Amino acid sequence: MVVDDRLGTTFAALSDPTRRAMVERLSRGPASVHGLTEPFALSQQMISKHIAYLVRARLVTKTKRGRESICTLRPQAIKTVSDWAISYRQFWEESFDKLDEVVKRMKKEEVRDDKQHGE
Amino acid sequence: MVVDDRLGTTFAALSDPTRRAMVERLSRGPASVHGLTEPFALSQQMISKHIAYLVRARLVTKTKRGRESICTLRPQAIKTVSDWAISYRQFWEESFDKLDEVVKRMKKEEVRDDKQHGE
DNA sequence: AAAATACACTACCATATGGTTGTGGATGAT
DNA sequence: ATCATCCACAACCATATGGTAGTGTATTTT
Repeated sequence: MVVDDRLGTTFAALSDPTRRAMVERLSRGPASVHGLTEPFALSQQMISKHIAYLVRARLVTKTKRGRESICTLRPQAIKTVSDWAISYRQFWEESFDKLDEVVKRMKKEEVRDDKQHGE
Repeated sequence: MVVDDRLGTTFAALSDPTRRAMVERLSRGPASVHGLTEPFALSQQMISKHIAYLVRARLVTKTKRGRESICTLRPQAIKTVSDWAISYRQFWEESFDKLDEVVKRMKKEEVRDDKQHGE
């Protein structure tokens, strides 16, 4: 990554299925590193690494509580992704509209064909 | 990437600023490889590589037309990203609501403090 | 105090990716 | 026919990342 490409860092963090699963897990409430390790059949070190990526992408915050580190999902970062995608909404809706038009035109052609068959 | 992690491939493709810029460019209409090379001060080979990633992520389709390759943005893939993010909408809205509550509570405290000051 | 738990840090390896350079193959223009 | 244009393919390098193994440290439990 060039220099502080925030959105890029976020997308990179979300490109891994383990990390997306972690995000899903954390969307249902905070969890300790240990808690995040259990469901994944991965080493604690690897989980810590993945968490580090999520933290770097500002998708997660980590706070010490005794000997545990509690991970919390940050809503803002995910909203950023949503906002990015939604900025193309007009594009894809136009595209789908055009597709609809094509479909409608094809149906008209069919109707015409039917009429021709009928006449 | 493990095996055919489609959403992961999409996120990975979008993690690069050059590729996101290409997506932005293509959202305003199809373009040739040459057309995509011009604005980016990158070698044609590199642009072709980037396009290959976008194609692999099904974000772009490429069709030969004479000696040119025309690249077209596919709306579906971007909608997939949007759908993923929106599936967490409830999470972040709840979070922001909680934040609102905290803010409101703090304001109430302030009011109480004011009263105490007043009495 | 001793043992167990939760986590971090380091070193190491294989692979994917960003990027360059060089080249070759079609297609279009002259 | 020749030359320029558009693009793909291959080799190469540096770095980031996924993953493992080993160890150290602080906190809890006993």
